[in-house]
Amino acid sequence: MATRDDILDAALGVFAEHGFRAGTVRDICDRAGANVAAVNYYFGDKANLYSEVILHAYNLASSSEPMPLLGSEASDPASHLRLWILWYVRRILQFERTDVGRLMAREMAEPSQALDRLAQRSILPVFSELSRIVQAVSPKFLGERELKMHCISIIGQCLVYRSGSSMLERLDPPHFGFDDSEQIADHVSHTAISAVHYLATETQS
Amino acid sequence: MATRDDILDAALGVFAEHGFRAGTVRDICDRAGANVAAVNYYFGDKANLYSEVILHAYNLASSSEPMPLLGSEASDPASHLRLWILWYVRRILQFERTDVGRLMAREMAEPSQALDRLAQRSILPVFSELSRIVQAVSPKFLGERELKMHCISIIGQCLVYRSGSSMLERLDPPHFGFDDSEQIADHVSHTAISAVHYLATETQS
DNA sequence: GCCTGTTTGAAACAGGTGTTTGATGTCTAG
DNA sequence: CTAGACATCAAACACCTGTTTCAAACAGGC
Repeated sequence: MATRDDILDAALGVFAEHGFRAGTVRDICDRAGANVAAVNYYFGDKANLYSEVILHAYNLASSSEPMPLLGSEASDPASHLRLWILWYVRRILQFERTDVGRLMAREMAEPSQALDRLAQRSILPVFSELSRIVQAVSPKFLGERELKMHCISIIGQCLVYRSGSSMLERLDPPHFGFDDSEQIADHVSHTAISAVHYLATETQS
Repeated sequence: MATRDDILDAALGVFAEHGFRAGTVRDICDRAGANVAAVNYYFGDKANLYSEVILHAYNLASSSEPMPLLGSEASDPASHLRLWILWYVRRILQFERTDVGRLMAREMAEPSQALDRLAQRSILPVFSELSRIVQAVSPKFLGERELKMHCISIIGQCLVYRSGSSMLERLDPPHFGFDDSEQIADHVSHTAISAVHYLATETQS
C-alpha cells in the first residue's frame, strides 16, 4: 500500500504542474517509482485518481492555520476584520508556491466535478464567517445583497494578488508576494471599514 | 485565402472551449470545413496558429467600447471614476460569455508566450489611466505604492466577478451577471472613493 | 513447504494526436 | 494552350495517450 501513497503524492505534483489533461500517468508513475499499471490497479482510472488527489490536497490544506473566528479573541470588530483578512491573504499567497495551491487555482479557473464536494464544505463557511465580521464592523444593519457585495469586494481584493498575478507581474516590479501580506491586509481592511462607514452616512444612489 | 480566415474563426471557438492543448486541429478543421492539412499549410504548426488566434481575439476585443479617458468629459473626478469602473466591469462581464473573453480568461490563468506581446499594449494603458483617475479623486497626493494598491483593489473587486465566478456560483443564487454592472460599478466606486478619503484623514499604521 | 490472495512488471493494445506526403484540382500569366 | 504557382484532399506517418493483459514475484497463514 506504500506505492498507493507514493502515486498520490506524485500525482499531486504532476497535476499541479500540468493539469489533469496534460498530466500523464506515465509521468506520475515514473516519479512514484511505480509501474504504469499501478494507477489503474489502485485507482481504476485516471479520473478517479484525480478525484482522490483533490481530496488529498484539501486535507493537506485544511491542516494549516485555522480560520480566526469572531469572538474567539477579545478584540474589537475592526481589528478582528484585519486579523481575518490577514489570515485569508496569507492563505492565498502561501498557496501560490505550493502544489496544493496551484491545484486549487486550476480548479477555480476550470472547475471539475471533483470540486463540488469540497466547495460546500470549504467556500461557504469562509464566506459566512466573513459576513458575520463585516456585519459586526458596520455601524448600521446591512441588507443581504449589500452585505454580500462588501464581502465579495474583500475577497476580490485579496484574490487579485494571485488570480491577477500574471497581469501584475507585467507592471513594473517588484511584485507583491507573501512578505507583503501584512501591508495588503492593512490596506484591504482599511478600505472595507471605510466603505461600510461611508455607505452608512452617505445616501447611496 | 478564405479558408485561412475560416480556420482562424473556428480555432477561436475551439481554443476558447477546450484550451490550447485539448483543442484539436481536426476539430478546428472540421468546423472550418477544411482539410486537416490546412492548419499546417497556412500557419506552419498548431502553436503558431494559437498565437495568431490570440492576436485575432485581441483585435476583436479592441474594436468594442473604448476606454473613457480623464478629461474627455467635463465631469468631476468621482463620477468619472464611476464611469471608468462601469466601463471596466462591463468589459469583464461581457467577456464571460464570448469566445474572446473565455480565451483571455484562459490566458490570464495560465499565460502563454502569446500573451506577452499583448500585455504591454493592453494591460499597462488601462492600469496607468486608472492611476490617473484615482490620483485625481484623492484629496491628497498618493505615493507610488499606495496608489498602486488602490488601483489593484479596484481591479480586484471587478475581476472577482469573473475569476471567482466558480466560487460565487456556489453561494446562494442569484449570481451576479452583466445586468448588475451598474450596481457593481456603484459599489466599487463608492468603496474606492471612501477608501482614499478615509486614508487621507486617518493615520495609516 | 505449499498454497492463496495481493502486488508488481514488461509488453502490447486501441485510439487519438500533430504533422507530412504526394497526388489532384484550380486558377492565372505568358 | 500551356506552364507554373497556389490550394485542397485523402492517406499515411510517427508518436503519445490511457488502459489491459498475463506472467512473475511476493506476502502471510496453515
